[in-house]
Amino acid sequence: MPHCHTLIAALRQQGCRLTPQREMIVEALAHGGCHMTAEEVLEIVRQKTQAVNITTVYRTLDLLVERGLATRTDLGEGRIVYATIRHGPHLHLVCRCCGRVIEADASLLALLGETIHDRYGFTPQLEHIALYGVCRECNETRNT
Amino acid sequence: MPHCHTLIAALRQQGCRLTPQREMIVEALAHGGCHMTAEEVLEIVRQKTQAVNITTVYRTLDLLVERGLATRTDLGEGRIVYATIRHGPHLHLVCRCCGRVIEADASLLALLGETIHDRYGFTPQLEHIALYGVCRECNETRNT
DNA sequence: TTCCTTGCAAAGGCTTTGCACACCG
DNA sequence: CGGTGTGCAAAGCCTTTGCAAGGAA
Repeated sequence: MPHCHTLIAALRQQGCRLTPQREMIVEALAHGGCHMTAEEVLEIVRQKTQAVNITTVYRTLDLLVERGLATRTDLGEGRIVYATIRHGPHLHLVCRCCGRVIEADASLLALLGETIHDRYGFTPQLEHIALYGVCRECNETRNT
Repeated sequence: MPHCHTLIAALRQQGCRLTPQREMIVEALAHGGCHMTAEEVLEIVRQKTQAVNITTVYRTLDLLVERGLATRTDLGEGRIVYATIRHGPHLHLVCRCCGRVIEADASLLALLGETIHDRYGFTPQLEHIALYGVCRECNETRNT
């Protein structure tokens, strides 16, 4: 897991203390997919030890986001997900039917971002956004 | 306020009972902008009477959404906003700095929607979506 | 030793639910 | 009158905060 070592080194460089909890949380996040909730991170860590509290998970994830090492995306409907920066920009396609999350290429948004900037003077943060809709499978099920 | 009469008529047609509370809530939503929280709807209704409860506002707004007369958009960060269907499709540009919400033309998204559909088989619901970023004013303030 | 981190419990904010009473149709 | 709608209070859910104890450096 070379990536999580990078993150841990970065934390140390920034003057943050390294604790077993932080290491495990970073490792869990680095192992996981592109969108993990705090609860999911905790579950993975709990496979190793019970000695981590959900509060610490939240605090560590926030720390990573503050330090620019992770991103936080609000998928709406109470779902807040985190990912390490290694998981580059992407677009979350969230199915309202089955809850599945598809990761799409964020470059699809580049043109949109420019247009919005030109027209409204608004600079959208398009690194990790979520769009709701219905996935292929659910669409097919519906029409059956 | 012809629009709220249409909505009220539609509710009645669908077999819903008309109460003073429902009428006032519908009227408030129709008067308001394109993104009102339940709390904001309540405030407007309260200018007329104290005899409405936030619970009823939530229930009525949910009713309108169920019946297809209003939309519900989760702007993230706990902000859920409602609008009547008369407020056609639009894009919410939410400033992370000042919280301001700019309404943009939803047609900007049409091409994106098609591309996503073709490439991922995912049908995005682009009627009322939210994008986060920084507005022109906050950008200028930052650079001063 | 210093003071950053952690865990626990409790608070917070927003939304939903249970239940008895009210009132529309 | 029957059954839907309302208000109140309380519960739920996820996240944050306060505070004392623990442990990294």
